[in-house]
This record gives sequence, structure tokens and C-alpha cells, in this order.
Amino acid sequence: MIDYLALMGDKVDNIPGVPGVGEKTAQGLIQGLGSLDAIYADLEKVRTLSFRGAKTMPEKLIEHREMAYLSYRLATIKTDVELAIAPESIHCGQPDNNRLRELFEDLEFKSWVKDLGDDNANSPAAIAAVSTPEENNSEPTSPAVPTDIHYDIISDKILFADWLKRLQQAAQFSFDTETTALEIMDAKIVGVSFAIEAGVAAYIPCGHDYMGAPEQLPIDWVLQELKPILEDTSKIKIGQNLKYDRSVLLNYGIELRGIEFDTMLESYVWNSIGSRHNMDDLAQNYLDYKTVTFEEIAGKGVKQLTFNQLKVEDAGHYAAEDADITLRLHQFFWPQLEKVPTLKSVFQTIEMPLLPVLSHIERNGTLVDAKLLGQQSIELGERLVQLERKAYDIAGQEFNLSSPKQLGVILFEQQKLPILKKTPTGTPSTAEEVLQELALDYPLPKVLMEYRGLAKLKSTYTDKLPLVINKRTGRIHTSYHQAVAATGRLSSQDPNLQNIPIKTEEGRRIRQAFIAPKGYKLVAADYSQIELRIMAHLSDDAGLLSAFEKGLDVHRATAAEVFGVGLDGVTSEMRRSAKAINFGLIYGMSAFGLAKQLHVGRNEAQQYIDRYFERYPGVQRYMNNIRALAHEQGYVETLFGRRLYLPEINAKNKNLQMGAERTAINAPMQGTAADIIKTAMINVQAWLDETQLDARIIMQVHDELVLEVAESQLVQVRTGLIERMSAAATLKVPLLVEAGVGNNWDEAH
DNA sequence: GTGGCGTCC
DNA sequence: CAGAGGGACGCCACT
Repeated sequence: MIDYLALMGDKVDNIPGVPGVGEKTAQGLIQGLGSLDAIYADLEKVRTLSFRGAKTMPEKLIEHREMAYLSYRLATIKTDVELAIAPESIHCGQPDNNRLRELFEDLEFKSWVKDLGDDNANSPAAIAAVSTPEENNSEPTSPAVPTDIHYDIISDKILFADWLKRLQQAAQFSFDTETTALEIMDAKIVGVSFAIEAGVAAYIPCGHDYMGAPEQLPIDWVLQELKPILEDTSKIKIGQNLKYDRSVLLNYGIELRGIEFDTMLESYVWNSIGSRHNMDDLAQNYLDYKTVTFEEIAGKGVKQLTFNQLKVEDAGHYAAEDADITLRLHQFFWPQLEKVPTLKSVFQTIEMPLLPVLSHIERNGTLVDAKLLGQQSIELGERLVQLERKAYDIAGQEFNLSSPKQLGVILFEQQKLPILKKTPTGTPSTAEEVLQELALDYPLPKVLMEYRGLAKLKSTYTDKLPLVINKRTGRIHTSYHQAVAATGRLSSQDPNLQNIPIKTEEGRRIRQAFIAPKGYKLVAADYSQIELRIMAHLSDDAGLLSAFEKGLDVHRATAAEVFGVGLDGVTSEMRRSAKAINFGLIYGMSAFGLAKQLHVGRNEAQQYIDRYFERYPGVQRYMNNIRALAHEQGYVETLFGRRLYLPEINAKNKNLQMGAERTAINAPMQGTAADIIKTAMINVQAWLDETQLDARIIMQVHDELVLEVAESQLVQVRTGLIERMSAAATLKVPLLVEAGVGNNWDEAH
């Protein structure tokens, strides 16, 4: 049984038998003084509490660790989802988790979830149903995949010739390359697999080199034989993440052509959030088939084998299955994509053509001055030591400045500074925002802020970037991910080149290490205010449209409207506020958020917003319409027809629902911007290919393209680049592109 | 592996 | 009455 349930707003110090709690209100508190079994028996009540918005539990009230853990789980807003999904997702590490896990397993989640009535909207089953396009509901899934398929392993020229002939006769086939590494520039091919129809697949091993490996066809011969069909544009290729295969083949001088269907991108365009887009998950979700995973045949961790060390028989089944499943996934996705013209178009005119462009950019890489970064690391290291000493001096003891936990003890226990904010788990926050506030009254926070800033630069950038320079090319080759961000944006990994510092002077020094080779310059071109321009277009607001048509500084224009002054009367303070309002609108921010950002009262912030909507009524109308549309259809779209499903848009839980509404407002703008720059990248690359100009795209940062350009062709390339980026979409406002030139990335801005 | 924090657009 | 800013990646500490 539950001895006490404190609801939101209850005075905590009224709790019987729990003395000395200084909180004014309970943040949704479950105080169970009974045993776990008792809690379990009363689970229904506890769940009801959790939907009152309970989130955290003050530590002082915890009697047993296991209780605390259970309470925390139950009180988390995601409770139902997490409970329903899987008890194994409960992480271990707490002393009695095994016991907890047993308890959770006993709950019979499915029936329990069903009893929740309307809250069902948040269950995984409901999410899957909502997030699957309606066209899919009536659609039969592809035929079940048999589990006992035999695939050919090709080790002799007779069987090879047989398969080559079949590939030559096929109009399309799926294929996959197996390699020694994931790093594109250095990966060596170990084998290739093909599928020509569901269940008919084969693997050609040609690089397994473990002791006692069977004789295999020589790789050079195999690739020579395959080259004509791989380079044949009319031969349609299907694959999973073909950007990788294209790159690997290019290492062997083969230019993959006829890249028409990438199942990863089919899945992404079909439903960007319905599942992750790796093959194992796709097979499970859409074919109800469990694939052999790489870990299962290669092991994991440091002892994981590379593909060349795998037994040919194991590797053969794994690789051929990959090709087989890829083909089946394509047969599942494509008929459905074809039925939705907007999605088909996003797939065929944006995502597939972008694939080789990204491959080009990755392979081009970017030149980085490792020596300069090294100097900066040393310098930063010295300054960090000084700051460390200063901090120890103020605190009167040594501690790890990088540990939020140790820092919390020093600040809030030893120095007794006020706790201004807590993290989602209830520990006192030491975030920048908090330190800034505290720095007004105390000395230590300021030192910590400076330390954090510099430590970040050193550990993330100046120390790390030199380590990822490719030995052979001398350049940094990031990996762009095309199916990660739900809105349609790209992401960049290993290293992330989309979050290189720019705001502070010290940060910009890192950009100075991104350089052009001798005889070349960097050109950085970015869309000016692209998301606000898209907002003007989508909302059709006369005032906003006119501001852009007149070429006004939009934040200044907004300030003039909101504060009721002439353009000349706008102070820098007003402009700053207007800028925050503009960005806030794009993100669906509330008066509360705006107030916090601008350090003004909530009422004042609300006045700004009211005033904004008064002056730009079209924007308000658009916001209301898009919200309503999202509720009605369960998804929102970009201008190009890309969809983002919002499974939580009609959730009973208001927080989830409001979150989904914010996404509904933001996604069309962020996503349209992504569509536009992707289109621009395709057009720019096509133009560079045609003209054979001595210029290459080396980076994309959401609204910016960076090119490396021969000095002699600077003017021509810069002009052509701006033209093509501006023309990537025709909106009701012009798409302004600004392009700078320099010897390094900082200069080019 | 998770949480806290910080970098970018 | 609480909650109240969209999308990413990566580092460090800690378990």
C-alpha cells in the first residue's frame, strides 16, 4: 500500500513522519513507506499520480534506494511508454535492479497498457499505428521471409560466370560490399553480395585472410569483371546506405552508377521517425524478420573481428542475407512511396540525387592546420592550469572542475550558494545560465565559466581535430548522415564539422585552422535568415513579406513594429529583443521562455508577443493553422512535401502534446530550409561536374556551403554558387545568399 | 550506458 | 497548478 501520496502543490512539510523538508511544493511526490510489493499492488494509483505531471523526487525523502528508483521511474512523464516498452530498458547499476526487473516483468504490460484508456495514445503500439502513413494501413506487408534460405557462396569462376550472366540479364539488383573498416577512405573490400530476386542471393568472398581461409577469387579479377555492370547507368542498383558502397568502390577506381534506390532513404522519406533506419531494425519492423547481426558473427568490444577475419561460410550467409533483405525492403517501401506523389518526389528529386553529392563532399575532405591547433592546445592548457589554481584558491581545496557533481558539492554545500535551478533528475544545476546569475554575487562561478569555455575548446576541438586527419590524404573526412534528423536536416559525425565554434573570439581561432591549400581560397556562402523567409512565405504575412522584399534588416523591422518606433529609432537593445522574438517564434517558444531569455518579466514578454501577432497577423494565423492541421492529420509537411509524423500530437499528456505542437511549428520551417539547401547542393555539384571548374564543396552546415576554389576561378565560382543557391527555390520572398572569401574559414565569413 | 553540459544552426 | 525552445554531436564524470 502507499502510505502517502503528495500531489502537485501539496505542502511537503505536511507529510507525516517526514521531517525537515524545505521544499515549498511537492514536485509530484510519491512517498511509499511500504515495501516494493505493496507499491506493486497499488500500481494503478501510482500511475494516476504520474500523470499529474510528477517528475522528480527530492532525495531527502528517499528511504530505500530501490524505492527511490521505482518512484523515479513511475513518476517520470514517460512512465507508461517506458514500462510498456521493455523492462530490459531499465538500466542496471542500482543494487536491487534485478528485483525491480522481476517486478516489472510480472506486470503483464500489454493488458495493463490497454486499461489506460485514452492514454493509449502514448503506448508503443499506438505510436506505431499513428506514425505509419494511412496509405500503409490497408497495404499488405511483403510475404514472410523464410528462415532457412540457402545462399550461394561463389568461390570458382564457373559459378561466378553463371551469376554474372544473371546479373547482366537482370534489370535491377541489390548489392552490398563487405569491408575491413567503416572509415571510407581506408576501407578495403573483403567481399561483395548480390540479390536478383527475393531469396536468390550470393556472396563473393575475395579478401578473407585468416589462417586456413579457403581459396577465393582474386579481388582485382572480381572487380574487373563486375566493373561494367556496376558502372552501367541503365542497370538499376538497390542498396542500404549506398553512399558507403559508392565510396568503397571508388577506392578501387569503380564509379558506381545507376544508384536509384537506397532502402535507408526510402525508410527515412516514408517515415523519418518510425524506426531507426539501419537494416536490422528495418527488417524487424517492416518485414518482421530478425537478421543476423554483425555482432553475432564478429563478436563485440575490443575482441570484435573485422570482416576479413570472419569465416567465409558465416560471412557468406550474413552478406547474402543483407543483399536479400535489402531487396525485400525495397519491394516493401517502393510501391507505397510511389502512391504518395509528394514523398516519391522528395525521394527521387532530393534524397537520391543528394547521395553521390554527399559522397563527393566526404571524399574531398577539408584541409586543417594541425600545427596551429597544436599551438592552441598548449596555450589553452596553460590557461586552464591557471584557472584551476584560482578556483582551488577560492574554494580552499582541490576538486575536479570538470565534474558537475564535485562542483555541486563545492558550490551548494561548502560555499552555500543558492540553488537557482535543478536538473531533470533533481540535482542542483551548474549550467552556464546558473553560473552567470551566481557570478553577480560570488567569485567562483566566473572562474568556472571561463574554465568550462576553454576546456570545451581544448578537449573537443584543438586536441581532437588533429587526431582525425587522414594519414593518406592529409585531410579531415567527416561523415554526413542523411537519415538521422527527423526534420530532413543532415548531421555530421567523426568529427562533427557542424558545431565548430564561431560565437567567441577564442572559438573563432579554431576556424582559422580550417584552411585552403596553396593556390586556393575558401568560399563560404550562407542563406541569410532562411527560416524567417520561409516563415514569411508559408504564413503569407504581408508585413513580413514586405520587410524581406524591401531588403530590410528583419530584426530591426520587427523591433520597429513591436516597440512602435521608426526604423531609425530602434536601439540595439530593441533589436536584440526582436531577434529573440523572431527565433522564439520559429521554435514555438512561450512567453515564459522569452521572458527567461530576455531577462524581463513574464507579462512584458507576453506583451511583446501580443504586439508581434497584432503587427504580423498572418504569422499568428499560420501558427494556429499548422497546429490544427497537425492535430487533424497527425503529421506536418515541408514546402517540398517531406513529412514529419507527430505521434504525440493528440496524446492525453499535455506536455507531450505541447512538445509535439512546437515541433509542428518548427519542422516545416527547419525542414523546408533543409530541402532548399539539399536542392542547391545537387545543382551546384552538377554545375561543377559539367564545367570542370577547379572547385569543390567541402562542407555543409545547415544553411551554409563551404567550397575550396582555385584562385584563378574565384569570381566565376562565387557568382555561380550564389546564383544556384538563390535559385534553389522560388518563394514569395527572395532567397538572399551571402558569400565571403578567405584563406581560412574564419576569414571567409 | 546515462547524465550534465556545451558547441553549432 | 506545472510546464513552458526546434534539430543535431561529443566530451567528461560516474556507475
